[in-house]
Amino acid sequence: MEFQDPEHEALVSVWWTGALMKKASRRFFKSIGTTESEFNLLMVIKHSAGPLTQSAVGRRLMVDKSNVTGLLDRMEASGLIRRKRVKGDRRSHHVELTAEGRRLLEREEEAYYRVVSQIMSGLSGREHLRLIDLTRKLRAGLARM
Amino acid sequence: MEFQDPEHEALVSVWWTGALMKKASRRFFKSIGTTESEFNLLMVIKHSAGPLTQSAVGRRLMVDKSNVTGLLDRMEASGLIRRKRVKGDRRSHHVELTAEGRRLLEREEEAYYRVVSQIMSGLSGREHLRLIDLTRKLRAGLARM
DNA sequence: TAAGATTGAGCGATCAATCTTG
DNA sequence: CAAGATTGATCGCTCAATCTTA
Repeated sequence: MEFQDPEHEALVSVWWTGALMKKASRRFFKSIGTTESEFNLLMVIKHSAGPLTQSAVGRRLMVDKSNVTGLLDRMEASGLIRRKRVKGDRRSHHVELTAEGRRLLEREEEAYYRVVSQIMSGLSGREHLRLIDLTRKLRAGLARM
Repeated sequence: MEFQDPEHEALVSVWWTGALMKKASRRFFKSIGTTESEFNLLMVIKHSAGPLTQSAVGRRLMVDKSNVTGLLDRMEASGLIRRKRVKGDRRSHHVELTAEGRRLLEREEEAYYRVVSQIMSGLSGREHLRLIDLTRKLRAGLARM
């Protein structure tokens, strides 16, 4: 294949791949009865060393804290997480998984890793590493803006 | 660097790169007074061989046609595009650039290609080609879902 | 029936503004 | 004043439903 502007072509290619991943993830998570945001939030809570405040969750997910509020409202209503007052700082809430949230996440993780494997199986181990390296460089370029 | 699950790591890396590109593009387009969606729409119209209906625009941008309606409403209000009845099919509208839309896009394209260069300049020509190839394979994996 | 376009509900994201607490 | 959390406005996206025309 020939490209007259590989620089631009590469950026567009990553762009559309990201967009397609977004669409695919929406469909996938819908098929298992959840959303990407809920799954990511459960993952962040579960795999955190210590308890996280809402703001901290937002920083990990790289979204505004205002975004976390509504998400937690819905998830608290479905019994997946719980807000807990923080002793010593009455402004803050820690976010905790409920037993149900933890149980649900474990089932979801199985399906998740299966589909990740399916998606990535067309690339070799070496190619996985290359992709990690190249996207890291691209992120460095983004940071340079 | 060491990864215990390069397959997953690679997918996550592309994922976050896409998310960061989205954020960066929002900031960039805001700084030049527009949005990613408006820019992409203008680009699609300008670089199309023939006139496009609203549905066709949606397909090119890979978004639902319902999404195009509101976008065109706003852009028509700002005088950038124009809806034109299609002769012979009273259901359809063609989307055309106004002189103002065309003028605006030309200025935006300059800034756009400058920033693309800036972002991608940390990668070599060979790496650009590799990135194109690897993301193509990843998209094939997504299609396999 | 089907295709082009629109509308409305819901989720997700940003930003600005506000309230409470530090 | 600053930081944690919430609210409201706006935009983008999806999906389902509807209207008109083919």
